Amino acid sequence: MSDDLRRVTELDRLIHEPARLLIVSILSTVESADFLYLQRETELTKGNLSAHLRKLEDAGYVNIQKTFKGKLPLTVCKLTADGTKAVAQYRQQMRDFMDKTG
Amino acid sequence: MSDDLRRVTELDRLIHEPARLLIVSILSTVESADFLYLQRETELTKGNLSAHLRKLEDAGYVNIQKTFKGKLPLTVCKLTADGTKAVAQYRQQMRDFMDKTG
DNA sequence: GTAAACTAGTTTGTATCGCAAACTAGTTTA
DNA sequence: TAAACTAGTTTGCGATACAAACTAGTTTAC
Repeated sequence: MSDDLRRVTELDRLIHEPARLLIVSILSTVESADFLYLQRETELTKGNLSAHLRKLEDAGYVNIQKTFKGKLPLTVCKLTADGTKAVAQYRQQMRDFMDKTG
Repeated sequence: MSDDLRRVTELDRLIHEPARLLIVSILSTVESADFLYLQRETELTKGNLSAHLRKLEDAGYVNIQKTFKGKLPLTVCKLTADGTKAVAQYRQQMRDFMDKTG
């Protein structure tokens, strides 16, 4: 009966987490974003943001380049093709669920 | 800039959890549901379902009545008014987020 | 010239969570 | 009377999210 609804449990947990859903959503609107930009936009603490970015990187959803801006370190993040795909799929599944539950 | 998007982090975590989102979604389509019915529909293990129901009950989202069907115990669950409201709000916030992120 | 404050993060500690396996307690069937 | 079933709860464990503390270097103020 609830075969369709049950699919909600198959949502990609990596993206489902609100903080990360926010991060990848921001990343899908820009070419790339540095750490502090993301921190300002998300209002996450540095530790929290750093941990979430690492998870997204480990999953292959986000590419992280550490460079320098003058003499200060600069961390540039951008969504990978896999990441973009994962976000699209998440959105599709969530929309499907919402539609089915009225 | 992302003031709107950032709201995604304010989603009710109790409902955001996929297993519980499924449970409350099923409960919103029926007057009430017993434990085994929910277990069949969700395909959650008993332990898992029991734990989630307790959380929903603790939050005041679900009312749980323990009675008997003949001589066998019977646990009947139904969404409270608060629960119904929380689900509606969650859906609204999630829809808003989806709309804003294209 | 050195102390304070800032940039740009990472590591660590902790409390909570989700999950399945094991367990409880009684009932029905073979 | 033993096996299997109903109806759950408790326990144990690994993973998670989060903030505080820490690292390492840079710029500013006095």
